Amino acid sequence: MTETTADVRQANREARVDARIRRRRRQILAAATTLMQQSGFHAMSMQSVADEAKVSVGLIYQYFGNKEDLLRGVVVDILEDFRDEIPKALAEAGEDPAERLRTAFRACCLVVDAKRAAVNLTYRESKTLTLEGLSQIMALEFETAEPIREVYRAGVAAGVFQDVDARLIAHNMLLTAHGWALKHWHLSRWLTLDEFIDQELALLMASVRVNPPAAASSGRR
Amino acid sequence: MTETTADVRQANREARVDARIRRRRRQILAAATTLMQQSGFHAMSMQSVADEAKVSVGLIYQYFGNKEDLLRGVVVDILEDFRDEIPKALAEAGEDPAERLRTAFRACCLVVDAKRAAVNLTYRESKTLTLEGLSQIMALEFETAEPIREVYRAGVAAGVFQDVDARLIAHNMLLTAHGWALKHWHLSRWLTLDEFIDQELALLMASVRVNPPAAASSGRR
Amino acid sequence: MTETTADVRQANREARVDARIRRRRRQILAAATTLMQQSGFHAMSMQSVADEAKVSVGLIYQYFGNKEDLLRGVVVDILEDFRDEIPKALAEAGEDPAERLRTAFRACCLVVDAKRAAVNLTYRESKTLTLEGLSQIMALEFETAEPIREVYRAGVAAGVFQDVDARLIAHNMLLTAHGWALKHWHLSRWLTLDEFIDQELALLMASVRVNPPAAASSGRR
Amino acid sequence: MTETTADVRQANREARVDARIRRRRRQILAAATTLMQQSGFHAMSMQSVADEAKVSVGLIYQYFGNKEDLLRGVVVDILEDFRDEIPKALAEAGEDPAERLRTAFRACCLVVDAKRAAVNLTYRESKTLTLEGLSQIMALEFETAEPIREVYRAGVAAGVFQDVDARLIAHNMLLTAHGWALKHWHLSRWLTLDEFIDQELALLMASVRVNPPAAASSGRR
DNA sequence: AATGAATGAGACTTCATTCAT
DNA sequence: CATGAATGAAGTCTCATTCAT
Repeated sequence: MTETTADVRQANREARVDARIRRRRRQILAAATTLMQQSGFHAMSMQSVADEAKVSVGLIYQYFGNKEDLLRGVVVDILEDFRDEIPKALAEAGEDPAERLRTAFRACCLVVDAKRAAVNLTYRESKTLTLEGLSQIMALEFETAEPIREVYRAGVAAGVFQDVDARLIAHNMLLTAHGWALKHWHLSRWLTLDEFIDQELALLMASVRVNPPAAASSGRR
Repeated sequence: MTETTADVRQANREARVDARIRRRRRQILAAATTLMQQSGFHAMSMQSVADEAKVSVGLIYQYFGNKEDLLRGVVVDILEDFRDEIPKALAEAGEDPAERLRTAFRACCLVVDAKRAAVNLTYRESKTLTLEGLSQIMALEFETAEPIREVYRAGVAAGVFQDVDARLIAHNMLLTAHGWALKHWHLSRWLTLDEFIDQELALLMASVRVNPPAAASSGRR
Repeated sequence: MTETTADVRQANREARVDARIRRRRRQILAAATTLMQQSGFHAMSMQSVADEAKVSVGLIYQYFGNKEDLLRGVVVDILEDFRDEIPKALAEAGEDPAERLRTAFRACCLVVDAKRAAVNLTYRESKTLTLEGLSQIMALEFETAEPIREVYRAGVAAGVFQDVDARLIAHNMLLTAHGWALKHWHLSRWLTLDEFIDQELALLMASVRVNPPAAASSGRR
Repeated sequence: MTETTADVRQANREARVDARIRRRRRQILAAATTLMQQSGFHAMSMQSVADEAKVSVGLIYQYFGNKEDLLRGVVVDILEDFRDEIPKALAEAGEDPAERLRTAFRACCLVVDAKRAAVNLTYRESKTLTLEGLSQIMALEFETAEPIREVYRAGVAAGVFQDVDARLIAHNMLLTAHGWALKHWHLSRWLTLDEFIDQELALLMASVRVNPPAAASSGRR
């Protein structure tokens, strides 16, 4: 009996400890993300992170070994978000490969638009990381692209898409989506997000569709 | 008469002075470019630039007001290079719009490949600049894209390309070319530069060509 | 009556408490000693002491007011050890003053050799203490030398040793023994501990013996 | 002609530069020595050194790579002083080995007395150095002892001193002299420097002299 | 024109100490 | 009694920038 009680208490405490640890990490990462997006990794001082997160400098070092760890945390966080969004969108898409590809691209663009600063951050600061951090990043980027590659391969198998290397298609789609963040100052002058998505999708679908207007053209006659 | 002689001397001296100034600037910018490409703007110290350029730190401050000026100089230098390469390539291309578009893209990719580090640098460090520097950069990027836009518009006018916004097409082409530098660690694993160019060109042309395929055209006849 | 029972219980509890306190102190001091000998007072963090002693940082502060107290505890511990060793050795020595002096020196050297790191520690860190700690140390050192002084004085009284200030002799003997730790890197290259003791003893005895070669000199004639 | 003038100018400048460098090093080392003697290496902050030396922190780092370099500089400086003093004293001593040995010891003690704080510093902080610094120190200590060893060996060769290992004798003499600094709080309570030297010398000579009181003892009878 | 010695603010990081649990 | 999360002062070191020469 007492053992059970003790166990429960122990479990409770561990749960609370865990919760606090997670809360702290989130709190610090959020602050760091904000500051890095505003002015970059190097312009961000650990003191400013502490202030923004309303904790002490020392505490940051209990959750992140050093400043670079913080950067890695931020970038990984962002990339994990990205990685998870596309499958989520695809889960609600239908079966038609073309429709699924469009859905994937649209999802990408929406996430990019929602986190423009974050996307720019990953391009700016990824090279700041050490080799170890870098490979973690690359692995995450690879994972992110995987669902898109799958969709495309399915389309090729179904005879709907040209037999082009799915890796290249996925790369192009992601880069195009990122472009909305990377060159937002330019694109947003004459395109809304929806227009951007539609027009890019039109080009994309045109480039991968099999026999685009083969039957169509004959049908047109 | 004596005045004329003096004037000539004066002019000579000024020319020499000018030449030296230009030489110094080049010397310093070259050093800064090397170092920034190796390890980024923040990791580069003014002392290291001085050492690399074989001048004193003090001298750098006579040619560039401060460290950020140096960054702007480097980025502008790179972008000017880019801006000049595409017209050069187009000058030797024929008249056929499709051929000209292919030439433009190929030129972009070749330059990007030759200066991968420089391309990455511009993506990494552009945001480090102040507003003033930033708009100079944006103007240069805009100029760079102009010839491509021209080529595309010509193609549209000739009925060879779909009537899509030339600005978007140019943006896509440049971004795709930049992608070769931005994701080189990924792409180069399974593509040579030539394969990359060919495959991207195939997709590009498929997406913009009017009456894409054989059947259609024969059907029209 | 009940009071008596309560008193006994109380006494028992106090004893247990006392035992625990002593155990804790030993535990912590042992950890601190290890770490200080390895890398000095300043390089030792309270956290590392806690880890080594398998307790929490907070607990250390319940047994030692602050880090310097810990240092004092360690140094005092070491010096008390030293102080107790010489009387112990002398207790088993005979009555002959010369023999007793040799025994004392040999004991010193053996202890020094056994605790080389500790000896070095006291020389390194004694000055780190505040005045209060320092005088405690000095008192202990004085006590340590006392038995040697006694032995020497007895020898002088017995007409066996020169009438030199016993304090100086004791100082020399202790310093010589400490020398084995202080310059171990040098001495141990060409001397074993036994050789060191024998040779130093030869010199020592030669310097203090009355009529050293009485017979010898007469023999020479 | 002009070349000569230029050469002279150049040489002058170099000389001035050299002089400044030496002056700066001395200035900084002096400040560091003062502070270290007062309160030890760890208690000394680089800022306090800068303040004491009336220079900026940054400048210290142009003359000494890091704080430890400064420590090494200080300790080496002190030891070099020591190394040079004994030969200087011996140069003016006569030929008699016993007299020379006394002179050497007296010189040691005088230097130690003049630089008590410095001697204590070397004992306290030597272990703080890295291996490289440490071996430099050990080499210097070895050099310091060499003249004493020479004197002793000469005495042994002349049949004046007992045939004891000169290395041990030199070690003992130096350690004894250092003792005046290491235990000054104790010794100075009942001995002046001169008394200390005389009494230690008496013991020393008694321990190494061949046939110490040969004639004396027989004469006494 | 050119040098590079000198400055000093500011960055990252550590760690003794406290206190709520 | 015991824990260890949290604090924040203080330390070392770097580096953009200036200025006397």
